[in-house]
Amino acid sequence: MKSVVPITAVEIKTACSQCNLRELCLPFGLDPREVNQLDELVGSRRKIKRQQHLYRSGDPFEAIYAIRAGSFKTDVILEDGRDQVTGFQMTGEVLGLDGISGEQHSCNAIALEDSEVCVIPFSRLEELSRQVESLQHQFHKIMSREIVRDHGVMMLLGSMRAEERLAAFLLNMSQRFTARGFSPSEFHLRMTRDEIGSYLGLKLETVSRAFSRFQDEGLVAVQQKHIRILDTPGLKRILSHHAA
Amino acid sequence: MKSVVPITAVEIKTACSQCNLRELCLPFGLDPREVNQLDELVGSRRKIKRQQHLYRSGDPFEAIYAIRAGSFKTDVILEDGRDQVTGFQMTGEVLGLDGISGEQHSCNAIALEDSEVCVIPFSRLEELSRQVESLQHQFHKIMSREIVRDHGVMMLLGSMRAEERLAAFLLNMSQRFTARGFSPSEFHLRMTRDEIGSYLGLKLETVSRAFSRFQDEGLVAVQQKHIRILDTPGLKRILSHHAA
DNA sequence: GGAGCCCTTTGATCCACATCAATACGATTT
DNA sequence: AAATCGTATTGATGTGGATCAAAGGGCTCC
Repeated sequence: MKSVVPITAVEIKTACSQCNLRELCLPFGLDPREVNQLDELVGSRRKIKRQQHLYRSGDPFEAIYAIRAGSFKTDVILEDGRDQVTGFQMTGEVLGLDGISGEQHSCNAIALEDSEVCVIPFSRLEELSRQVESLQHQFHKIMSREIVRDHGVMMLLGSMRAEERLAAFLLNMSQRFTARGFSPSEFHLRMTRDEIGSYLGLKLETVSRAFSRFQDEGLVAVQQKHIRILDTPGLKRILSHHAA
Repeated sequence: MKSVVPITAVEIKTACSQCNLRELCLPFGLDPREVNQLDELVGSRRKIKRQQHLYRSGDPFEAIYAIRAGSFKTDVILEDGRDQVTGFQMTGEVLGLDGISGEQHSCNAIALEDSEVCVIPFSRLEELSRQVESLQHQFHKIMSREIVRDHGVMMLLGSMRAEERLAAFLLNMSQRFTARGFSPSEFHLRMTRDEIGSYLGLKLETVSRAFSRFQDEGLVAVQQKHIRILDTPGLKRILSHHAA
């Protein structure tokens, strides 16, 4: 039985059961009672300032994180200094799954803007997901989705040309903003050209030139980080217009 | 002398509890009683001939597969015909995790040689892993390992040059053969130059040339698909020898 | 509100890998 | 043992994106 103990307003507002991201996040598919159980599990929240690390490669793995506000990038860094951005994460998405396998994180997670995450202690998540079938299943889906996403990135990096990569990136961003209730056609990128380039396996100059060419062709209006997509079918055409 | 209980020799030989791959596979970390429970779950086995599909993109997702013998590649194919090999899998490794998220497979799994897999019905795996903590945890580790592996491939595709990619590939293969009790320095590749190239984001000619250059430099002895690694530190040096 | 700095854009040149092409090799079939 | 076919090697040439370089914008932080 749960207590009658007074709960502060802040706690109520930040619980999964009250969170408007729950359709995108771990609670998806749970019934109200189950979401309440999840509420108890999500112990604390953490604010991360822009450019700060949520975790670093090598940090002991204890929790996964659900993004409540803001956005992140993850990257891997080689000894020789080369780095590769492995993903950009938005609200409702889960960070830290890389850490499960080796009991320590294997990449860095860095806030692209001032952000806030829900801390989900992993051993407790495993415990609860042994009891709550729908939670277990949703968690497995989230991990699997990450694998599928990664395969898409491999396809992009392994067999697309620069403009195709950028078109795919923009369409993906658009789709994710849409899922969060924002405009599909107008958004603000939180990452730099250099970070986009790293993610897409291109140099920042190449990214910039591709943006300019898209602009010249009337596909998008680019003003620094502010993007307006003017011709979604046109962007899709770039993706499929490949002479195999 | 065989058991008094009438169990066929085939069944005994193919159960997890008797399988010499169990340290590499799903049973890792389970105690004997728990492995027996897993035995019951792994209902059937399936033989797949060389070049045949274990599953195709779009197939309904019902099970994951543990490789008992042989090897596979997975690939994704775009509408325009371009394809990308997303991985090569060896004995003890698990296939099909991509299917969980969308309830259907999102890539193709094709046998590189005559192979055999254990069929693990997914809903029963979820059920059992709700009861067996160590199984749950091992399964999560396997999924996470796949994510980490994918990040490594992204690094490779996004920021390495051709020879670095091939060196990384060879070292990875060597390490995986070693883990299976084979020679670290001498092995037989089951995939073609074209498949290696697709995986590494290179054309087959580039792969072939890189092999030749490694041979000229005395790093490996290449005879078609038979590889002998002569200078492992040398290969590692190629990987780190990058002027950042 | 101004100084400084980071980020972005654009141009000129270079180079690693792709592409095109021909030959050689090896396994399988007959 | 010859014929066939998929696979691999090697050479010549082309090109997309990297690199080098410079200038222009727009934040951020005093």
